[in-house]
Amino acid sequence: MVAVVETSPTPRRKLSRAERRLQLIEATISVIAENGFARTTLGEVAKRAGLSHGLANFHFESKDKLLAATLEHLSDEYRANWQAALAVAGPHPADRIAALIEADFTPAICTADRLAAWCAFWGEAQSRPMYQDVCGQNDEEYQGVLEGFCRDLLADGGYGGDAVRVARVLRVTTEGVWLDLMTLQSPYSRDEARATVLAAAAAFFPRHFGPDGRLAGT
Amino acid sequence: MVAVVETSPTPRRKLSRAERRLQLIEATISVIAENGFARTTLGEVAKRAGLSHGLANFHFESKDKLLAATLEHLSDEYRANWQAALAVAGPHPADRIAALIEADFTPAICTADRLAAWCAFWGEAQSRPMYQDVCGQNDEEYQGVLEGFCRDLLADGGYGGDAVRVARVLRVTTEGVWLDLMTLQSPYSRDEARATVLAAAAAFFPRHFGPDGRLAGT
Amino acid sequence: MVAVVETSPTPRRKLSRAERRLQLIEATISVIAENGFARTTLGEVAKRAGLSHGLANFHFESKDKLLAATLEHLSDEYRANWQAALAVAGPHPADRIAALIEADFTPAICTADRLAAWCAFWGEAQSRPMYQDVCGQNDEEYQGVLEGFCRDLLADGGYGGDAVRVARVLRVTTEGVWLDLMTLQSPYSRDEARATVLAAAAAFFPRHFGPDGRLAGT
Amino acid sequence: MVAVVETSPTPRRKLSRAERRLQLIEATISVIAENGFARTTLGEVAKRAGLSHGLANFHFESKDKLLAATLEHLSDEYRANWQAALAVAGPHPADRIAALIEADFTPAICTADRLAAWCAFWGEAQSRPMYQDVCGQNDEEYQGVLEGFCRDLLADGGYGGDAVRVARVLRVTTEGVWLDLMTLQSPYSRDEARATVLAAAAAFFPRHFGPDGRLAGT
DNA sequence: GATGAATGAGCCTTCATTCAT
DNA sequence: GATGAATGAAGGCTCATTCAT
Repeated sequence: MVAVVETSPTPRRKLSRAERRLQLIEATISVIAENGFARTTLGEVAKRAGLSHGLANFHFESKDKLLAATLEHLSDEYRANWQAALAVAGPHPADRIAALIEADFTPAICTADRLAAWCAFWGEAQSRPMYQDVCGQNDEEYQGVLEGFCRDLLADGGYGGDAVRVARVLRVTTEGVWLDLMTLQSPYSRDEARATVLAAAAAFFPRHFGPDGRLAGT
Repeated sequence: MVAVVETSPTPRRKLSRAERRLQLIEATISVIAENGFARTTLGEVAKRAGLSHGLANFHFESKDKLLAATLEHLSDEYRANWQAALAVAGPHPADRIAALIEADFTPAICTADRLAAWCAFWGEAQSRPMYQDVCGQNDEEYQGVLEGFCRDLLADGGYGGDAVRVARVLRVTTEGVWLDLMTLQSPYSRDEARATVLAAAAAFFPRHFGPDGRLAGT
Repeated sequence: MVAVVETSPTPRRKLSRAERRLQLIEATISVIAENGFARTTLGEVAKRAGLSHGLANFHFESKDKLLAATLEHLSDEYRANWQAALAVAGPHPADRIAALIEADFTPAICTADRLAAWCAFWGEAQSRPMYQDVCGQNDEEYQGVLEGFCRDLLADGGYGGDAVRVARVLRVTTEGVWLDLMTLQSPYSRDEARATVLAAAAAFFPRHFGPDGRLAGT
Repeated sequence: MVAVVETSPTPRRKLSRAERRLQLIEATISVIAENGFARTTLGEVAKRAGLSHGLANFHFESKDKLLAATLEHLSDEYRANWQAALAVAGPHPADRIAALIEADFTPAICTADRLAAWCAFWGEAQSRPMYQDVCGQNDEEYQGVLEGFCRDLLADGGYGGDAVRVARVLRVTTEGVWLDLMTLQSPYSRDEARATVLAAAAAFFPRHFGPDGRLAGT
């Protein structure tokens, strides 16, 4: 997507700050996905973006700031995606839960590069405050919203059970299948991944979710 | 544990290869947990093991080999743990599933250090063949065993549903709550983590699992 | 002083070349004084001058040229200062020597910034031809003038001795107390510094200089 | 002096920590003298020592620490030199002052390299606390000792005057002629430099110092 | 076996300089 | 004139690896 810019005949072309930053962030995601966090270097990022390495430090002040900006980009993108999905979803809690699950497997979000980058950031989250600083609030917001829908649906006709745990299972199952897609030798398809999360939803909400997703007519 | 060795009457006693290797592996887990994968250095590992700088390369041929050995240690330990749990579990599929879940939260396995190390390895799994080489078989075996129990239990009186997906939900939910324990700012307790996995089991197998775990009398 | 320029009704008024150069030179003195020679960068100079990054290279061709111009400015300023002092001093050699000493401690010349910059240039003088190229002639002229006065005064009634060495002691004593003001943890005052040089003069010329400076009535 | 070590056929030869540190410090003095402070790099230091650049960071933790150690070496060496000179000097204050002056021009101390290094450190002293931290105490001790001798001598038969200022003139004159030796295009000889300081001593203590130094028979 | 000095590749970062706008 | 994006050389530092002792 950014390559269009780079195919211009003048390499020394100047772009706006925002464009260059985005270009470098996308390159960072790509390098993290391919090389892993530990072997992501500014040089590789710059090379992949077709830029000089000095530019990364010009637009971001340091490697850490670039990584934080990349994670922030991913987090904001993820949040915008599920919020957009909710905006067009039906009002019924089951519709909204279905929309959230579906959103997690949108092709634009559920890319091999982005999944790999997410996993890499998770792997480093333990030892760096960065992850919490950047994603903590968004993650909590997502969990809270999902909990609300689960609570409504459990009240409607669920088996009882704790909305917090139900929402947590749904959320971490999504993360878990993402991890599978990254770590398994022969991973299953994205459709199968979504079907797995929907199977969990169907177990908790059998009156609203069937094996193929949201049941109509409720 | 290392101090014991060092305070032994013969201060510079030559430890056996196996002992030294284990000592270094434990130190590696500790350093990965604290510093993350990207900032795990041989020097830090050696220092934490109370050994000299060059010794890590003496006992393992390279840093990569040390990391692989560490992962292998974790994987073998994990496998031995759930197999031991199965050995003393009852014959009913629900008992065996309960034993597998319980095993994942054994204090000896579900340590902060070990969880952090697992997450770090997952984060690098994408870009290094190491993870698959070392853990692939064990992971598949676990999934296969769990699938078998789920298939039996679904046949007994479950709601139908795909045993593969059910087993997968249970497995990735465990991984997911482990990730939560590592990445959340204020993580919940290990008991709550286990309860979350049991809530998933109860959703799939309501006749055999209640909110507090395995239902007696079946 | 620069702020005046910037707050002028026409904010982006084009300053003349000379004004911009002077603005950059003053900023350079300030940065050298604060950061030392080794950590004086064009970026810092430009920032302190309130100008854009690339402007220093526009007005001066290179960093070296800027530094040379800064040193030249200091040297010319110093020379103009003692020559102005001589212009209003009495005709007696003792008066002229007293005027030279006094000139070295004029508040306008003997500033913390300027002293620090001089010391920094001296420290680099050894390894760069710049210092000699810029200051050599002025320094020799000063030494020659001072030598002449000393020769006259020694002939008048001194203890004999070599005028060259006497003049040299007076000159390097000034430099030395300047260095003290820069390097001592709790430096003495500028008045004490001047009194120290006058003490040297009094030692060589006891009939013309007392502990408080030039003796009247000769 | 260290070159002897380097001419050994085995370059990978191991030396004790102290020897290597000294070797690197001597190389640092040499590079500072030749290139100036601003262009002294670890690479150049290592090259001059015939070692790899990584070794400098191994023995000293950083460039700053290496520079501080170098300054400390110079300062200790200087102090040891004048203290050794006092140890063999006569008891008369004039003898002791003469010994201090003479010590400052000992061939082993008054080397071109060492003088240049001193000047470079002075030039940076203003902007780094290092100089004060390392040399402050030694400098004060020297000044104090010299002041004591001057006080005694002034009491004996000097012209009156302030011992503090007299001692200061003698000390800074030495520093000043050192600076001259570094900064003048055609510097005078070391003998002329010493004679200049002795001329100052003769001015303050005409009964004890003549144009050629300490007068016998007092 | 064990130690730690030594090496050198590679990384992040700074910065003088260039140049399109 | 003026700005600031862009480049690339160079420096400090880390660290895996080797190896003499």
